[in-house]
Amino acid sequence: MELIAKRPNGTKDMIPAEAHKWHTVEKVVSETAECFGFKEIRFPMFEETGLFKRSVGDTTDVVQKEMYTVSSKGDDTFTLRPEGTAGTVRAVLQNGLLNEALPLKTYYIISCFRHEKAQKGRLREFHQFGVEMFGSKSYLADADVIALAQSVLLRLGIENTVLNINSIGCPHCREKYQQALREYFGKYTDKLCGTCLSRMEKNPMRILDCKSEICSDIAKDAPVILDFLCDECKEHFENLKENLTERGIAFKVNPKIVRGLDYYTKTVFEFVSDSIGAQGTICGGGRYDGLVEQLGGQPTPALGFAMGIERLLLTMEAENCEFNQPKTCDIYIAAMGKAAEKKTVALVSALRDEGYHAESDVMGRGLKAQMKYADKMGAKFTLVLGDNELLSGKAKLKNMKKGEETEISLGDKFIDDFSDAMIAEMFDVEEMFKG
RNA sequence: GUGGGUAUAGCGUAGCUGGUUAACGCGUCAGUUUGUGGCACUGAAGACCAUGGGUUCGAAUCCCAUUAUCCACCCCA
Repeated sequence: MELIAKRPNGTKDMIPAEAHKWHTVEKVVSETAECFGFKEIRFPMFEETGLFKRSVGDTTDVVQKEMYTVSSKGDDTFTLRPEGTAGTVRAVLQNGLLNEALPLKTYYIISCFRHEKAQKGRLREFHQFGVEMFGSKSYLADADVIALAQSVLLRLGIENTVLNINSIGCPHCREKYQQALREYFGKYTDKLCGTCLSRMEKNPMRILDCKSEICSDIAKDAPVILDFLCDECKEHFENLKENLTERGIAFKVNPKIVRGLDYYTKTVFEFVSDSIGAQGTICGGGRYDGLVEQLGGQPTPALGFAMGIERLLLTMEAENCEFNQPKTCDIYIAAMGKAAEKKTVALVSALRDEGYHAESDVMGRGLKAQMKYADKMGAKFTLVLGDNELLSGKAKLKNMKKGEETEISLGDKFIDDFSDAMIAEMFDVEEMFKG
């Protein structure tokens, strides 16, 4: 078939047959966040381009080469959000939310856009579940946020992940560290790759992350940030580790993890899965104590994380996690003839008003084909209406799983009778699970 | 942006040492007599074999280009 348009590169359709998977994740994720006291926030899909430049960082890949920037009719340029933190902070400040009781705890489920080359677990339009907490500089906040992330993963049924944590210090210790890095890497200017050379001045920490053989070889013996932390940062990190241990949360200190977004300070962490290919980071986050002030607010410590929903789904599929099953049809009413058709429409309508999932034919099919359809839809009950039923005012309600039929009144008692049948059905399912 | 793999009906595949109407499974639809689904059987619809060039008497099959997609690098969720 020759289509006139195809799905853009790096995007995915969510088809009805997969909706229940997304619903499962969205439900678990938001319920867990609410258990921890986080409330949902929504904000625009696009923002002024400057917001991302200033928060995510001018030198980052995300800003330099991955943003979808569009110009509107005026002179302003807007950018499709590549992540959720910047928009959240902007919205929090613009609505004065930091003037209310602290900590402020928000969560979101959003789509994000980055112009990257697509591969497994990496899309141009992808979805994130993220949380942000404002107002606390305590390690307890870090531990709580990490505990939330872990709790979400466990409730989704994801068990095989590793939690990596690190501290990248505050601006004070970072400056000393970056100086040390420049001195160290300065000895190898003739060997480092081009991108790393350009990183030297602006952000030498990112050289540590370079996967080029030569650079990573040199980076092996580079100074480690943890040796340069100031007393406050060191204490914060030690307290966090202790608190995580007390909570029974296993972690690995990994001095190599350096988040690629400039706003992070002190704690950074990620949960990694090894079952979904190269893009195994399913959750990444950390503290960003300077960002609120940088965007024009009062100095306010803050932190958060984001999870890639597509990556969560990949992991859940890889680990054979269970999804909530979609709701199926409660009752299908098959009609034969014009008179029955009228009655059918009336009954279906009444059932729907009571909240039942009721269906009837819209294809002009014969009885047999209607029954086949009802079966395929997974209808729990069927009811056949013809002249006989209309005359007697009674019909046979068929339980499709068992094949049993019970008589049901088509009069005023219809809804009550059907409710009883549904309750019996539910009760029966429970019995089956017990057995 | 850089590599490598793959492109055949809605989905999954066969056919790929070139040769009549491109096959199979699943799915869809209809039927197997009279008012009842699941099973079985029968039949139907559905593919310009990704696109454009070439080689050849002849190309789904060989060659080149383009595009799409997948995996990996990079980066990140």
